Amino acid sequence: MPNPSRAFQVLAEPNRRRIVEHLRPGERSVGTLVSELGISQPGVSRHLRILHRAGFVRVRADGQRRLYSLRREPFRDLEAWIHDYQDLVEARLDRLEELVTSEGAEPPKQGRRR
Amino acid sequence: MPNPSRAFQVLAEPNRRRIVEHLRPGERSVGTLVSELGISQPGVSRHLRILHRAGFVRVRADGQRRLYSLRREPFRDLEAWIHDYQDLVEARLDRLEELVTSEGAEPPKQGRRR
DNA sequence: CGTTTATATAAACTCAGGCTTATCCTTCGG
DNA sequence: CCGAAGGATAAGCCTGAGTTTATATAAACG
Repeated sequence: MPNPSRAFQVLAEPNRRRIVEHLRPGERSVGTLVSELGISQPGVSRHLRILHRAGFVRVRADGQRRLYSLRREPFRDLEAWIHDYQDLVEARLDRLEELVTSEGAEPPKQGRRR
Repeated sequence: MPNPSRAFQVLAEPNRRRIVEHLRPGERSVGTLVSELGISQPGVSRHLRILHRAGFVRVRADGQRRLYSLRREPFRDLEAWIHDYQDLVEARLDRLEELVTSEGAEPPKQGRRR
């Protein structure tokens, strides 16, 4: 329940995050998103369905078109989950590692201790 | 760079989130995680590498074992990204849709406009 | 009604990424 | 030194999920 599994999976898809970002200003029709994002229409529809099932968007019918807009709830849940990781006891640890962490290259290989 | 793409992708993996949750209390060796989570040792190592590359964890050598612990930065970034979605102009919209949204069934189908 | 527009759905293909198995490297214990 | 423990890495397999292409549904329009 407080499990954001679905949410992370849904937002892991780049095009879905793009859709979400394009919905932030307000509701959009499928066709609008298609031309704005350059994704195929079936692609947009499928992504919207996934977003809808996960509760990220609502739909509203307007004639033959469907207007999608964002919901807030899943974002709240996500933020709640993440918030629990803000109080980690790191500190100077980060400082130290920033001096050593060179990403991918560990030349010195300094093993010490014990 | 304030782009949480990588972060979402990394946390989309269920076992990686489990690892993260098991690291929350404090640092753990690879072997500890293996027995706690029931994931194969190569699996844990690979997930940890991915988490490391994405900045979620740091490593510390202790003899022949490696102690992993959480970093806070990526969580901060994530929270920042999500936070921008908290001010959506929804309101009674949610109320309404909760009455209608029956998942898959759209009975009324009221078309209007243009 | 017939056609066009807007969207959804289905089927087939493709590929990234996770899992398994096997092997290597390093460190510790005698 | 030698063997074993702790991890990392590589190779190959396999499934999930996204894309494409084609078609179905539904509403607007004449």
